[in-house]
Amino acid sequence: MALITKKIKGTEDVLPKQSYRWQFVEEIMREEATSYGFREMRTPVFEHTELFARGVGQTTDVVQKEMYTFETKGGESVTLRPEGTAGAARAVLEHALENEGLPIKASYFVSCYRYEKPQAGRLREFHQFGIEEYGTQSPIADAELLCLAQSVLDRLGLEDIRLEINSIGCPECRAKYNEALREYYSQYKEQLCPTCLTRLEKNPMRLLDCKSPEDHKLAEGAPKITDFLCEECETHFAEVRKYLDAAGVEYIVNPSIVRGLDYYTKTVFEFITDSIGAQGAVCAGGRYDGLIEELGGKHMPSLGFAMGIERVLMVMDAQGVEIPQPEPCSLYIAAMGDGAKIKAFKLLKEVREMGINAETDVVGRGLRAQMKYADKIGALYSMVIGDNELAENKATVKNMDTGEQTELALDDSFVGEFSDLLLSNSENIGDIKEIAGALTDFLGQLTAKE
RNA sequence: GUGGGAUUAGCGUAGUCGGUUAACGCGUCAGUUUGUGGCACUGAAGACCACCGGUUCGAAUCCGGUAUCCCACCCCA
Repeated sequence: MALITKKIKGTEDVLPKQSYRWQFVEEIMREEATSYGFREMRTPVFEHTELFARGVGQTTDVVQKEMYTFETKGGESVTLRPEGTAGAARAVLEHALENEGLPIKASYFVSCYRYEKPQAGRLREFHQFGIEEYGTQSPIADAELLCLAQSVLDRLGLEDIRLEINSIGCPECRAKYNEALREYYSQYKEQLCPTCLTRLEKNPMRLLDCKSPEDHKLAEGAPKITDFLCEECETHFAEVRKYLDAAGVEYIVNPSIVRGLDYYTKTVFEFITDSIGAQGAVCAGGRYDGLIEELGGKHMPSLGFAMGIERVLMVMDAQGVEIPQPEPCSLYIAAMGDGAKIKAFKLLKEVREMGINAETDVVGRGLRAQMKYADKIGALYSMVIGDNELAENKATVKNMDTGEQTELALDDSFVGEFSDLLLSNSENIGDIKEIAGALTDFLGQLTAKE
């Protein structure tokens, strides 16, 4: 087949067969965010370029070489969002959400765009679930955020994910620390790898997580950020850990965790897995107390995280986490002849109105081929309607698993009868009874209280 | 941006000391006396062998370039 084009490099299609996996993780993320009091917000895919330049930071790789920036017909420079925080912060400021009370709590699902070379776990278009909280400087918020991320990952069934946290302090402590790092590494200039030499100039903290063995050794003797934190930052970090301990969230303090986006302050963290290759950060975030001011707002300490949906799905895949399959077609009606087709069409509408998944032939296949199709789509029941059924006004529905046939009248009673049949043979009947039982108990307790 | 590996039907693969109609499995579609799926059988459709150029009488096969995919660096979710 000579296609005129293929998908753009670094992008992925989610096909009909696959979409239930996305829906499953998105549902859990939404539920968990809701239970912590976050409500979803949606912002545009593109923004004025300066938003990202200011928000994410001029010096970052993301802004300097990875943005999809273009000029509109009106001559303004716009950029496809490379991350979710800047747009969220912009919207919060623009709509003065602080007037609705603090903190402002929002969650989002976004597609992001970065012009990078694709590899395992890294795409040019990728998707994130994110949490944003504005207007709190309390360490409790930091700890709560981590609890939320942790419980999302737990509920998704991911294993062997470690939480690494660090504090990179406020701008004041960080400046002092960078100075100390420059001083330390300057002694070893000859030993540093070429990229680290540029890091020494641009972003000394990056020196700490260099993968080259020699540099790694040097990092061990380097000054630690924790020794440079001011009293406030140090107390904050200690409090965060105290609350994490109280909640039983396990973590390791990793002083070499640095974030590549300029807006981070104090708490930074990454949830890391080893099961999907080199790009193992499945969720990352932290505090960005200066961001809102940077964008022209009042001082408003804030924090948040982003979780990579593709990466989460990769981990689930790698670890063989089972995702519940979508409901199959419950009733397939094979119809032959015009009269029967019309009858089937009417019946299907009623069946579907009861919330039952149902299908019929829409490509004009013969009976045998229709049955094959019913089998292929995993239909639970099939039913044949032809002239005979029409004349007698009844038909047999066939359990595709057991082959068992049941005769049902093709009148107003059909939908009711069929749904009873479906229910009685449902594998989930046990679950339904259990839920009904729990519900009864719960209602009982409620009435007892009154 | 820098490296390494790969590229043959929808999917997974075979085919290279260059030689007539490029093979197999799965899948798709149709049929096996026309009213019943899974199994089996029969048949069909489906590939300018990623693209462009070169070497050669002759290229899926050798050479060069490009693209895409995979993996790693950088960086990040």
